[in-house]
Parts: sequence; C-alpha cells; structure tokens
Amino acid sequence: MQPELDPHPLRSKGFRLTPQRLAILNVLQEADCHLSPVEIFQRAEERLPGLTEATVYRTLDFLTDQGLALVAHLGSGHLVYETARHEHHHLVCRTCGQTAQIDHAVLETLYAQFQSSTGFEIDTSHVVFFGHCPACLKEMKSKVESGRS
Amino acid sequence: MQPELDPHPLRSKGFRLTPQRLAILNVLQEADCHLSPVEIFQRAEERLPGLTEATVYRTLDFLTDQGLALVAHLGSGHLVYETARHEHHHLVCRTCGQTAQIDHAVLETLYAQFQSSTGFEIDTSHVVFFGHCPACLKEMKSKVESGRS
DNA sequence: GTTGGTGCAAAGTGTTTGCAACCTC
DNA sequence: GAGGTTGCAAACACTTTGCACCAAC
Repeated sequence: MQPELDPHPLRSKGFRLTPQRLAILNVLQEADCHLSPVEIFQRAEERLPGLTEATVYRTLDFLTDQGLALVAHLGSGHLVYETARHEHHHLVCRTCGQTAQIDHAVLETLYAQFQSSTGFEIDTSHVVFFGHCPACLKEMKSKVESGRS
Repeated sequence: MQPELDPHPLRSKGFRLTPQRLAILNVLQEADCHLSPVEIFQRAEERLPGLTEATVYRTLDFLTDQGLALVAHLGSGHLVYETARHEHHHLVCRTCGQTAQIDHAVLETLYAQFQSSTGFEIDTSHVVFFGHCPACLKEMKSKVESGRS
C-alpha cells in the first residue's frame, strides 16, 4: 500500500521535496486563512531560519502552479495566498478590511448563470467580493443621517 | 440658475477644479473600461503635457475617495481604475487575462442572500470574478483529454 | 492673498532575477 | 553524480512622500 500512501503530491509529480517547500506548505495549512507573502515569509522563517523572501515568492508561485496553493486579490492591490484545501470564498470590507467567508453552495447557481451567459467558467476554488461590513455600514449610515435635514 | 448648473461635483464639495483632475476624469470617462495607473498617466499626459505620475496616483486616490472613480483588483495584484458612471462587473480569465462584463441584474438576488447571511452589503458598484474564458477552458480540457487513457 | 494642488526628485515597498553553491533524488 | 532549488544580492517596477512653486478660488 505504500505507493498510494505517499503524502506529498510534489514527489509523485517529479518535483523535489525541500524543507523550504514543506515549511511554506505547513504555514499555509496551519494558518487556514489567507496570508500575504511577507506573513508567510515571517512564519516560515521561524521554522526554517535562513529562508529568504526570494524563495518564498518562488515557492508560492510554484505551489500555485501545482495547485497546492491558491492566490487571490483581497485588497490594496496585493496578492494573498492560502492552502488549496478548503472550498470557501471571501467577502472583504472596503472600509476596514475585515473579511467574512461565504458558503460555497450559495454561489453554485450563480456560476451556472455566468457560464451560460458568458461562456466563462468561474474559478470555483476562490471568489472574492468587496463590500462593506455591518459595522462600517452602520457608521456610514449615521453619517448620512446627520448630514440631512 | 447658475448655482444648480454647476457641472463639477468637486467644486460644490469645496475642492479645486484643476486641469489635471479634469484630464484624468476625462480619460476615465472616455475609456469606459478599467485602466491601470500607467495607462491613465499615458493618456492624460497626451492631453496635458507635463503631467507627472505622482499626480496621477494622488488624483486617482482623490477621485476614488470622492466617489468619482472606482478601483478594482483585476489580476496580477495591481490596481485598475474606472469611471464611477456605469454599473457593471468584471469576469477575468486567470489564464489569459481576458475580461468579460457581467450584467448587474444577475447579481441582485445574490446580494440579497449575502446581506442576510453575513450582514455585509456587497459593493454594488463593482464586483470582480475570476475564472477561465471559453478559449482557455477548451485548451485546458484538451490537455486533460490527451493526458488520460 | 490664501491655501490647496502640482512638479520634481528621491526614497520606499514589494517582487523578480542571475548565478554559484547546495541538497534531493 | 546530476540537475533541480536555494541563498545572496542586485535590479526592477510600482507607488508614495517632502518640499518649493504655482494656480484656483
């Protein structure tokens, strides 16, 4: 049964299993949320002193190519990465940056609609919405109130 | 009747109406699509020689704050801007970068669902989806075909 | 005339790259 | 041992900032 037990898809694809790649994968899996390259570097460097940022960038790129990591644009124009393990989506507050997760099921119907109207197939593994969180909404509305009459 | 005819919301808010701001606003409105800061700089600089990139960045930021421009993350981790005039959304191909527009109506139902489940109010002015365009999809599928059996 | 806005140039940030040494296979 | 990976350091692209001058009000 050994061959099927191989825990590292990288090996089976012919890539080398380096401490750097393992450290970064572990960071992503343990964080279980989106992290910026710098955050990933900091956490991985704790486990693997001597790790460099260049390697983090290269590895994140590599892991994304191999389907082991997902990349998204959560705001501020920069990229964030997360493990490819779980199927969920993000809702980001434009005002405070707070994020909420969206259940995958909610989007399924919508995907079908998009696909039939545009031919595009939505990347089911990760979608990001921008909006305003309840707290910021409240604040914005109170400003409007005080503004009129 | 003059006061009510003022065509520039900036003036009425107490901001100055400079050639730079007008040029950049015009570029956004005429492009009628998303542009990167560099593209905006290039186009605006044709109309207003001497314009600098620093001013473009400052102005885009300013216009976004004032609600006259919208900012979005369309891929590659960088920001793009567009006029706040029209209500549409983007679908970006992760493979080739091609974009499609999505009708606003399609999303309205979804927004309601999100709002009730998370309390977030989706930014109705701009949403971006990532996926794969028909052409790239076809290519990806043919690769899978050739890969198996 | 005031004060906000711009140009200029420099610095800052995040990311990529070339190359020799290294380590996984 | 061979070749894929990494560390190092430099280069790179994009964006922001300080300050003096200018122009819109």
